[in-house]
Amino acid sequence: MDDYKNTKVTIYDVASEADVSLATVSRVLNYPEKVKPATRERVLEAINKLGYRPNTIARGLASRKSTTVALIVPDVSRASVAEMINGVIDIARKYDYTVILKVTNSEIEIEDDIWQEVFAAQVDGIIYLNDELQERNIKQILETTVPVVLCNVQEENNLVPSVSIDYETAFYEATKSFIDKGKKDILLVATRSAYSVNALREKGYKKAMQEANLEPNIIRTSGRLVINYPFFYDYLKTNKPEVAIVVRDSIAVSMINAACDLGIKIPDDLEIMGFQNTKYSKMSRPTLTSIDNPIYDIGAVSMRLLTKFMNNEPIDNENVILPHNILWRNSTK
Amino acid sequence: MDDYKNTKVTIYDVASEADVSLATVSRVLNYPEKVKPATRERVLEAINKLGYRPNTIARGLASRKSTTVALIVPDVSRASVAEMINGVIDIARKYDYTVILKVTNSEIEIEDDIWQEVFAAQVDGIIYLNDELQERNIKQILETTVPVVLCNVQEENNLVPSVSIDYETAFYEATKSFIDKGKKDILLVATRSAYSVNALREKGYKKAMQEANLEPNIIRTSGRLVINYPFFYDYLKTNKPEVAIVVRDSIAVSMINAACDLGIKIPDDLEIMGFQNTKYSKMSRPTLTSIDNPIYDIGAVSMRLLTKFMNNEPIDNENVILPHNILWRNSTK
DNA sequence: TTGTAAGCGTTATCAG
DNA sequence: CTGATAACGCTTACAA
Repeated sequence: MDDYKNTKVTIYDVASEADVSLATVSRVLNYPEKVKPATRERVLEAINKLGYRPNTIARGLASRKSTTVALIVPDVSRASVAEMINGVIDIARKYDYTVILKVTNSEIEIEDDIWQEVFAAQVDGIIYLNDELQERNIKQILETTVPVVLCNVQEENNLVPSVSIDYETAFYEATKSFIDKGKKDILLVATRSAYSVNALREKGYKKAMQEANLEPNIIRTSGRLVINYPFFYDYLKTNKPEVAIVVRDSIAVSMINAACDLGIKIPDDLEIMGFQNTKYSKMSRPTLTSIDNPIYDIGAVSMRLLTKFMNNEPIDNENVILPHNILWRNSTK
Repeated sequence: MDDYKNTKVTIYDVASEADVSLATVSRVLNYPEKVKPATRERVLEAINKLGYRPNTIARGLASRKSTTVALIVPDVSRASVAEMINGVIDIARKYDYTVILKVTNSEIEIEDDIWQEVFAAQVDGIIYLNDELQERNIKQILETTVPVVLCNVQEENNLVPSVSIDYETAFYEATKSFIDKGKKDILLVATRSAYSVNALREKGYKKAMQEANLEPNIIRTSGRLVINYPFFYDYLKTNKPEVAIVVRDSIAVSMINAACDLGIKIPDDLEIMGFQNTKYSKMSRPTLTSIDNPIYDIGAVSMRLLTKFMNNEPIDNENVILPHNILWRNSTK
């Protein structure tokens, strides 16, 4: 292939080079079986020779499909989010979709703008990755004609296609595993927002506690590192739970650090369990027990599901649940 | 604004609603000053009433500008990469650019494809974020007619616009700071690839060592967590450096953990310094001394620089150097 | 200040 | 199996 890379060659150039009409060139690109092998060869050669690449934009306009999906996330620097993005992008590449990345910074106005933008951009589908789904988001999504897949969240009534783990069961099981070991004073450390996934996590936790006639005890913290450490440091000065189940690994590590700095022995005085088995859990000392879930796969499967919607493939299950399991490490006994 | 959101309204609809020609509608969108306030008002109302949003694709085709940039990264799950992406995206939003995210997974064939794809997609600019820039990449970039900004890397001869810190000086200073404290056995822990940024880091380190008549000692490891820990565990069993300067925080944390598990006291027996001051450095125990650089800003400034190229604004400095400084924490004395 | 009309580079519907 | 030709929804001369 010669290096015509930067001199925009159009479908006309290819057509005249191959001595066919532009329609034929378009056909070999989109329906190769509809053109005679001999001419197909000729066209392919011309394409190769000229280094032709169809203009994605023109193609999008004419076909009314952009082969583009929007990936809407709250913040890419969260370890779990980043890993899911990797999953989404890998599969998107496999199916030849371009992905537009939009980050909301969890700000409502930005998010509203983003929804407008992605519609204007004619995206063929949307992956909404956000474990803090709110009422207004659901409404937004339900109004939409473009297919949307929720990634890492589940809408309570399964009104929207989604891929996630079974949060309620995961936290139920985690809590129960400590109860079965005879623990009574089990704390759930959640984040501020009491929406969707958080609600499910709390539900699972409470269920296990109530079944054992234990008093649920939930505290909420911010997701921010600089806030968490002092928060836990203060909290642990006066509170001595036996067990803490924490909704995010990074937050759990802050708690470990605060505890250690206070001379609280982990896991002897306090057992800590994190969630999502990110890099942090392996890097902390003691290593962090964590509820493992297939983060990369959650992203990947979301994107795969979305392709099915975009291509009108049959879909057997709109709400995919992926497996989870507890990885016991040194922050627990 | 009524909720016409999903019934595609075109510029024609607005035109007839406002009783003007489509050209006028287009003008109020692109050159509002060129249309009489009264009619402008009328058009704006119509736009509002119908909930019109110009079709980005059609606009792109007609104007031959996509207001889209490609952000090419090796892997989004690296903490520093993720933070830079945040920077890029925030500024892109500010200047109304859409960003397409492409990840190479550091695989050459994927990367080649990606370059083709982004040209076909008619992107207006490219941010290439990769601290392992190679010869072939530079060649690729130099051939390109679309503006490219290197993010977090510098091309040796400053042939390509870039935003980064002064790697050589940073590592020179870091090394020297230990030499000044009387240390002699100072190890540099680099990654495998000996390209660009790595070369600069090693250069700075070597310069400081040689000025002090000390023998440089460089080891190279992979970037992968599962590999690093055993690697360091083995290494530290037989080698006892006084100081280790490590090119990535996450790798430094693995080293800290291996050392601790071997009973090596940090910082008394071994001082460790990381690089980039990511979340890891605050979360590790002991906390990690690190060369701080403005990761978010590197992304943000890259994107800003790119907008200047795309809009033909005057550019005073094509190779922006951002400041760095050493944050001393508990992994050093 | 506004309207007319010619593209932009494809896809898709017809005939042939 | 192939070729004309009309969209696709907008921007942008050029005219009025």
